[in-house]
Amino acid sequence: MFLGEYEYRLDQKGRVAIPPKARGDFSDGIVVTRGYDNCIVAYTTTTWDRLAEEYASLPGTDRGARLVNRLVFSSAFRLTLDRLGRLGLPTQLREYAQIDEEVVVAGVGRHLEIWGKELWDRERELMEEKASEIAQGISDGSSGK
Amino acid sequence: MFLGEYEYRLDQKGRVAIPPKARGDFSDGIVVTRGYDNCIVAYTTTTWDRLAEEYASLPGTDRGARLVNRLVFSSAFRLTLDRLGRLGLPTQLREYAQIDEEVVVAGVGRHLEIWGKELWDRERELMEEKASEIAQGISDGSSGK
DNA sequence: TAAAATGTGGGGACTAGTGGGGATAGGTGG
DNA sequence: CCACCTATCCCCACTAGTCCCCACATTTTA
Repeated sequence: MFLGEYEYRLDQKGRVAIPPKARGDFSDGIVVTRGYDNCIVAYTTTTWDRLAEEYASLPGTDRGARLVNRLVFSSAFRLTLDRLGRLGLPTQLREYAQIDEEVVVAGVGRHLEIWGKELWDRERELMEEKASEIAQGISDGSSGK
Repeated sequence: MFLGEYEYRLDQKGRVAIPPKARGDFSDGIVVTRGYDNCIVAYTTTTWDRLAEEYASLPGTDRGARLVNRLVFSSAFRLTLDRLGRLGLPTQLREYAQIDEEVVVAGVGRHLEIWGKELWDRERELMEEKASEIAQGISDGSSGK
């Protein structure tokens, strides 16, 4: 499970570090693609394969399904981390996420998200505004132990 | 079940002691995250896993669900206690809880809470003021849950 | 009172973050 | 078709922060 929030700096060659704890999960590759809300999403290869299967199984006769398929697969890149645990971001994705220099890498359970800092800060404000109403739907792990 | 209130001092390296009685529960890790009212919450790994499951099952197509997931998972850190039962607090959480040097660790049933002392004292005043009226809304354990 | 355990501080090894150099493959223009 | 340029990739180096270990002194417990 991916957790935590990490700030990094994109170097002059467009590379970003991946949090050390997460590197092991990407030892056999990493799949990055466009996520919702102008962020970049990174999956492990196994998670990606499962997702890809789901998408691919959508009916090709459906216009919406075709659109989703094109978007998902055409903007996905299967990459590897370099020996120091860094990832070279494809230009398309960097532009999509409006990443300049300051980068935030966030663990979101099943996947990682890569954000430009400005957008992340804005997103975090939204989170905090929503926090109270969000809270009401969630119990305190009270179902047992 | 976590009980009691303990005062500790954050050392120069940002570490805080965990009450000895609670250490056994965290032998296989501890998950700390942002709590309400500017405190830090610490869960056992099993309690956290149960919580995380609830969140992770929310639909990724819903904007609100995405906000929730980002807040919950990106604020959480899975850590371990060092051999002396101390915990290194991530900088983001320390700032969020406004922890300078004096720290209060409080047992709150299923989880621990970590507070900066100033905020804790203020919170305690509130507790005492509100205690009587709050109490009236709660029956004497007869309501289950 | 003696012994064990706990809170606090510090030192050293290691890892991680960042920057840069050189080789190579691909794309472009002549 | 060739030459040049560019972008990418792989390598290494330096610095700073982090983690782990140990030591001491005070407190708690038997």
